[in-house]
Amino acid sequence: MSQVRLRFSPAPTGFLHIGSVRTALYNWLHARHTAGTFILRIEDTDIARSTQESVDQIQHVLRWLGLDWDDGPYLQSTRFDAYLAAAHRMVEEQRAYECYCTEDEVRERNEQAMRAGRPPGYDGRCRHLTPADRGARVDEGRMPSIRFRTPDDGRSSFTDVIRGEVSVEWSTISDFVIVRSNGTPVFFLANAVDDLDMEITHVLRGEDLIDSTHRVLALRRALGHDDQPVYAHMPLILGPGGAKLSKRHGAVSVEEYRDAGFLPAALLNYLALLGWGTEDGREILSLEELVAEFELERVNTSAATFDPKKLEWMNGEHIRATPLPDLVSVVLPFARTRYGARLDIPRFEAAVRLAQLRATTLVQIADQMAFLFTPDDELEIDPASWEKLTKVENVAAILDAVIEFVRDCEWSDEIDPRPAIEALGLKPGKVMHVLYSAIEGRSQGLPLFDSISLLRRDSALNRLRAARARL
RNA sequence: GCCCCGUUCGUCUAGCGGCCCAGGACGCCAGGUUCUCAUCCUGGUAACACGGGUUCAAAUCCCGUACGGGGUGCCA
Repeated sequence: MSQVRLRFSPAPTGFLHIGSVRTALYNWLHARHTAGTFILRIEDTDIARSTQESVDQIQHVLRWLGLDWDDGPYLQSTRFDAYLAAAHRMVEEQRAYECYCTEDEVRERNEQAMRAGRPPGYDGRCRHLTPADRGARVDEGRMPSIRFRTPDDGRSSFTDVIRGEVSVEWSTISDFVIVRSNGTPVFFLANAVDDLDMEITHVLRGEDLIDSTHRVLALRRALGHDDQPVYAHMPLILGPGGAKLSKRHGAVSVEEYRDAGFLPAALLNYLALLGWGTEDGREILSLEELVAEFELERVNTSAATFDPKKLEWMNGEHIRATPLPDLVSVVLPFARTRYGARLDIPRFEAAVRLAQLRATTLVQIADQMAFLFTPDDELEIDPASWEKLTKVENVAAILDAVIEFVRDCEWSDEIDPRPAIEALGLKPGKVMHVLYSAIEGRSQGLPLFDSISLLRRDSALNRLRAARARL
């Protein structure tokens, strides 16, 4: 059994799209599942569009997610020599040739062909230039690109693990550029050379790259390698309505989900299920369980629509499954930015436990317990809740009775003021929202009895009295 | 235009010829538990794109059509 080697090879041209994250995840899962090697390779051959910021960000995000790599990151921009050497070898062997057509000329001809109803594609006019022809073009000031000579007939085919045989007529694929006229290599070339040099055994990537596979395979053959890595083209992730997933559908970058209070485990769990499922139908899976269960052969063929609602539900499930100490430490940063200096760790932990059961994001947890750390005189009662409060019959009497109760009762972990309300001949259930509003600032939230206890007597009384005075 | 890939409830999916008048999950709706909200529990809603084959038997195999997506770049 040869070692399994996979790579995640993003282009550093912006933030890491959620679809790319799933590609990274599947590669990582398969590497871990097979005890193989996971390599990070940055495909920055397009120097103009690549940024160092993006290179850093990719690594940062992968680390946050827990998708660690065994090798790399390799930057293709540092390996141009290898790609160029391969290209020149192909020129010598007449598998590629120098093309003196400019980018504009080629585009213009393509547009013409389209208008005339003919298929676009390079017409091969530089295929058979003589040394004299080339000299003449150089004299015109033209710089050559290098084009790969694609076969003129026959078919190209490869076996895709999740789709089976994929093949295409070579006649529909025209000669393509592998080295730009500015001397830099193009994706196809760098990709083929690197996969060979890094001895990549499995290539998992998006379905959008399925057609490019034939070209990369042709380059490999031209480089003397008839063997093929295992290919698996995974379905694309779509936005609501089946359109391309983009910003207008909400968050598409990992950072946005992180800042909205999503756990890496939940995000990865959800992404794993977009295009793949376990045999037994289990859906809530830890990263370790995903590694154990993941099978390439079970990946789906059809595109999946991203559903933020299900992600949120799943995040809630993961929040509930997180051990309290761990949850406390991940909620902490959110709490710090909201009510930083006022934090009181023991109460904070107690409150996280209460909120753990009822939140779907870490932000919600922090928000729900914020009232505990707000100074009494800064607590604002939300207008709708206040209005609801004022409409309650006997609200003044209720508050008076509860104030007296809280003042005199024996203190414990749960202060249940219902007896005070019942003593007035009222049903507590109907008017409890009054107390929620006075204590927590809105008519619903963390359980009241625990909250009063956590707040402590003085603070609870301050708030109840403030509400009473405001009536 | 041409080429490639795809099509099961609103959404994610199970299903790889009989176990399926299609199962699970999210969502939604209705009940129940509860100090509010939420969690949780119970029940309900809802799908094999269409048309031809093949077969004793098709969601599953084959061929068309429709629809969707991708490619057709000196982007990746």
